[in-house]
Amino acid sequence: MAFEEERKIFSSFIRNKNLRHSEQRQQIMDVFLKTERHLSAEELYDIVREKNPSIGYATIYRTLKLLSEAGLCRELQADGRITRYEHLHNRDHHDHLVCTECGKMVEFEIPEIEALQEKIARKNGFVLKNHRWELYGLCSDCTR
Amino acid sequence: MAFEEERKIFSSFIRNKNLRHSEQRQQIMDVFLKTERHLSAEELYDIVREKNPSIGYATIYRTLKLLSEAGLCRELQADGRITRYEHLHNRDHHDHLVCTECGKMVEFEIPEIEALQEKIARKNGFVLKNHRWELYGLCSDCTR
DNA sequence: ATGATAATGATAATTATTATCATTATAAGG
DNA sequence: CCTTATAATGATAATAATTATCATTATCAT
Repeated sequence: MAFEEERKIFSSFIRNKNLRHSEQRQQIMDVFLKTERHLSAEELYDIVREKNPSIGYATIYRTLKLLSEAGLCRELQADGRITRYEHLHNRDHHDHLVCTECGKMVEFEIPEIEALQEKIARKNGFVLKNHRWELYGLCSDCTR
Repeated sequence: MAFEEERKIFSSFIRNKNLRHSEQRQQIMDVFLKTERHLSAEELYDIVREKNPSIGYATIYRTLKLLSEAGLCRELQADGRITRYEHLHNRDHHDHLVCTECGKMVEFEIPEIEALQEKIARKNGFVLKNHRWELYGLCSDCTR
């Protein structure tokens, strides 16, 4: 099944918080890790229920929250209302370029930006925890 | 009452779209422009209703949408669920540093970032239209 | 002044997410 | 292996922000 490392991280996270293991969480986590694109809670729910039709929405949301806390996933507020989730472990930090017409999403990395952000935060007396940098525009398909 | 320039921009925007002037929209716009902080739709609704208690929520949302289209206001998705709006006209472009504990928000400007963003977009075949750059952390009051 | 239609306000509908709670499952200790 | 405390689940109600609907009113070009 792979994802051994992620499983270990999640297991020790669960143990540290005095929580318990569950089959449903494992299934949700497996689907989440296996799927490379950014998923909404609803999409994840649909895919997971193909394997296990008895899983409910609440468990999807609860598990996504735990995965986020464990550092295995990141919430994205791409368009507006709906939250999407992406893998975080074993990935260099990256940001997003989104087409406002077709929704196409490109990831990019600018390593220097990290230091700049730290500097801005520090100058204002903040301890940086997180950030969001999203560029919106029209992709090549949508400009012609 | 000032804000002559903004009024002019909005008037010609309305005219160009073959829409009509309305007293309510003018009141909402005046309050919006007069208030310096980032407002949510609810906050704007409350303030506007002190002057005109008959204005409804729908008109607030409709007017904010028009102001955005006219380039006079920008939508911010600061925390998560709730949208806030800020002035856009006659302001240098700026981004936000937000305290995840108390909600305090600091604006900052990094002029060089604009060119970098353009470059990233162009390299990926995108025409840049907009962006969002938000840093999250703990402010000095919330770290001690 | 009039007529076409844009704008309004009250409220229902929608959408994403969270809370509630009775039932079930987990795992530590005897 | 059995018991037991309690975490986890799933169904569903609740919430919260925003949008749609629609009858009534207001605007403005003629």
